[in-house]
Amino acid sequence: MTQNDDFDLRQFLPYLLNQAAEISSQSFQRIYKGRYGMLRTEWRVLFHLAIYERMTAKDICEKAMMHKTKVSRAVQRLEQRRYLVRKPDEKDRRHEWLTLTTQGRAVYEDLRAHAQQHDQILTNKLSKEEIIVLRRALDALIQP
Amino acid sequence: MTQNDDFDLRQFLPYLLNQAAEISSQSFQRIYKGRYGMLRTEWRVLFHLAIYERMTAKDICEKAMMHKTKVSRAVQRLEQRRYLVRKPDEKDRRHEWLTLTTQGRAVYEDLRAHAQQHDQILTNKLSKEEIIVLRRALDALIQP
DNA sequence: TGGTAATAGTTGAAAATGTAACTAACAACC
DNA sequence: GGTTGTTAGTTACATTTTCAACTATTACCA
Repeated sequence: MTQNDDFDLRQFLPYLLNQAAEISSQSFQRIYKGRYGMLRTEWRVLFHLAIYERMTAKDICEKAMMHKTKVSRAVQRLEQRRYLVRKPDEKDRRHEWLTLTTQGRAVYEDLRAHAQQHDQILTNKLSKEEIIVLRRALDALIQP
Repeated sequence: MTQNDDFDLRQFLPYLLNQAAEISSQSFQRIYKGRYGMLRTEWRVLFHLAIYERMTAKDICEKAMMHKTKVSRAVQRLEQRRYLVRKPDEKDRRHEWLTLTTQGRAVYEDLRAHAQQHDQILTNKLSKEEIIVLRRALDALIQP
């Protein structure tokens, strides 16, 4: 098993980004999955609702860049657990406004604390300058 | 839908990394899926075999940080398409040595050209310095 | 040597995701 | 006002992934 080719997989950005993303998510996943049996889609929706207070599923799709079926299913499960409630828009009943319950907000607060702690561990592996450049570079890649 | 909380999701590294990873993989996915009907797991195994010439499934698991069932199934499908062959180790018949066929190597060459082109498009969005720091930072995050 | 443990890899069932077709509500145009 | 088009969100089905149990082979060690 000796390297043979001049192409370096570890320089290929989609590959590198994926590994970094997966590894950096793992320990946080243990938290939300272990404590609340949640999925990645679910904590994302939860966090968005906590941060933006009141959104439709469509809003979440756009902000989180998630497909509407993913959001739809995450909302269903969060509703079942009483972490959020839906309220149809009076003027346009195609829209549903989503807001967290007290319980949902409590779960968020708990997870947020862990997220921040987790982020701290990750950023400790990097210098201040690296962090700034990393965030800027990732943002540039995300922009269309 | 107005921001309410002091926690900034877009600063949370696992989230940011995931979005960057997903978006940056999309256009390459269209290539390997469109031209060869391949999955992410499959091009990864293919690339590893092209680069390292001769590996066992276990080797691939470690290098690519993929679970053994993913690798097992990817190998099965690549074998069905005659992109690789298996040869059991003489001395320890639990191991199987995997190598690409001529056809598999041709597919790799084609995909590699696209990968490099794709990588070029991505890195064009960044300055030289950003690319260097980005790669270094991602490597640091991947290290255990 | 024989019995237990460890390793490489596979398989089956359950869970999650992706895709496309669907419903319900509204808009726009004639 | 009725037809057609659009939009928000859901559902059904196929594809993938995950998890745990499994087979086959080798290693360890009394």
